[in-house]
Amino acid sequence: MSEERSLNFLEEIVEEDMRQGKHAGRVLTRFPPEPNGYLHIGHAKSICLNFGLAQKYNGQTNLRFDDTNPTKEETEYVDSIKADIQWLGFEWANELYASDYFDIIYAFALTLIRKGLAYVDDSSPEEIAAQKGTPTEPGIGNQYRNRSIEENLRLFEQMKAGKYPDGAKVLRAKIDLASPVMHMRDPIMYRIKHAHHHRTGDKWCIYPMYDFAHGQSDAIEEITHSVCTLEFVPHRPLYDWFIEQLEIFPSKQYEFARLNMNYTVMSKRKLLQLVEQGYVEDWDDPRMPTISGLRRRGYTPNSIREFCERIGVARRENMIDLSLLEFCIREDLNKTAWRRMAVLDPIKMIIRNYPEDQFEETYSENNPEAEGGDGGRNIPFGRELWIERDDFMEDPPKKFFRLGVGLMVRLKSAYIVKCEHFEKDVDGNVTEIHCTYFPESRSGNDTSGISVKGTIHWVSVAHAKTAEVRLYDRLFQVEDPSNEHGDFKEYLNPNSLHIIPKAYIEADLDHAEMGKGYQFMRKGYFTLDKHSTPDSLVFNRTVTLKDSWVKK
RNA sequence: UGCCUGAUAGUAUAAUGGUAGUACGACGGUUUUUGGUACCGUUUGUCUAGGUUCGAAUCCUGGUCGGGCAACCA
Repeated sequence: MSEERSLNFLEEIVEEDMRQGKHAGRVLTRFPPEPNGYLHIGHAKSICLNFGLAQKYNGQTNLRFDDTNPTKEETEYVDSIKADIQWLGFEWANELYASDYFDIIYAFALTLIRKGLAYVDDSSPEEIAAQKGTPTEPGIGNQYRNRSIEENLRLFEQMKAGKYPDGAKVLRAKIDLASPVMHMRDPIMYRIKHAHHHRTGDKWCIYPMYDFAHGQSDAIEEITHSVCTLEFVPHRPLYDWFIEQLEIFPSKQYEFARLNMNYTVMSKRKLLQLVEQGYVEDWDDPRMPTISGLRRRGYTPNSIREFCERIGVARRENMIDLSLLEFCIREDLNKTAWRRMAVLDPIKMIIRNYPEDQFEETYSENNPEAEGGDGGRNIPFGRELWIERDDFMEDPPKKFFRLGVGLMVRLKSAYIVKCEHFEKDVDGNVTEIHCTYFPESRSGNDTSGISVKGTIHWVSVAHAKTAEVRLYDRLFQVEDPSNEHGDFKEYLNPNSLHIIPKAYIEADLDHAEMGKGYQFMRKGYFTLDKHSTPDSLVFNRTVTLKDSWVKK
């Protein structure tokens, strides 16, 4: 039953390692976010990859916060990251922090200094940049490069002791200023930052750089496969160099292409701008590609995991169609979401031959896709109904299977009606549609012999509840906003949010549960917004239904 | 013009020297009390030029095009 699926390149690496008996077949990965923002769908790819890879080979995954830059990191982000990973359905083996290793990493630095492989440099950032050269010209050394081991030891200890202000000195690896690889030109290992750290408080005033923290943390945890995105490829020689010189656990770094998706942006920097400058409500605005935004929008963990599975893993740059994400959530919700009726843009229908004060109940199953319909509910029906404005046309075209004078449709789970007449106001807007119904066409025991092409949804005027409904569209008008001229924010879609203050919904939706998806028949999938209250319901549209009817 | 990377339908992703396949999209059809779902079908592809080979998407050489690298960010 298990279809033979081909391995992605990382699975092949792991299997090859196992074949060779590396690490005795042990697999330990890690997911290493910096707690400086909220996780987005691109992180979901990395999470599914790291946790999935370990799971597949009976290994484990550590959650490690890469918190080496105290000025950008906050506990709020730590909490949201943990919540998002758990929501996605993954469990980490250990919750760890790079900052937990500051003492060890400091000792590592001393080791390198003693080996003559690191030195304290008093140059300014500008001087260091200038001395680094360019990709085509080699860099040059300075007088600090030849300091004695003793002097370096003393100065570095004084850096740690807080003797110098920010920027006065750095600790650099002594490698090769002429290396064709820019990252090997004596990279900075430690900088001075008199800043409060979200975990270590004021204990430290020097902090290791990424390159002297990440691989070291991997080694300390004995990570077997350190998987990251392609932009870290140039760092790999350095990653290996530090590990080799330090003679610590030989973790290996592997890189894959990060997720890009059209009609959105995926960098924390840009997402932060949208939040801070008020273009969206917050990190969890349902238009955001963040995990929390998708969750609020109504995406399920299952759909996101499925999406990550389908996009695959490779080293080639990619741009994934938003339509694939939408396919995944529709596929999931179609199987599970209860169907309900809701009229978003109402117009009144009057059934002339249905008695004025008469009502009846009609039964409808919750989900035709599920076994036994997943139960059902009764829906009140009467003479006056709300129907969707665009289910009626004054001059219907040839294949319009809805209402127009003389046309017939079935009211879902109820009767077939025929449109006899309509009324307009002075501005020419249609205000009422008058129909007659066929009593013998009742859903379930239709003996009318009439067959109609269209079925429309409706809500009884006398019983309808109301709700605010928020419709979302793509955040940007162009496929790749970051690649356009000028500021990416110029390409925001002005119609990404459309609020319907008062939609008429089936009374049963009173019992809608937070976190559950509902299909508003023929309209899409919806879910309760976090700001919804029993007295004033608010629904977010997760995604529309696929619509293959093209208007001419 | 230094170093590192990559190139297979519109978008992704397989084929590991032996029939270029799958998914999403698009288009068309069947079924349907959701113009949904399901099912069926159609469409379009190995960047280029040479070479090795009985045989190349795959190996070799040269080109072309794309991405990345010069933060006291990660």
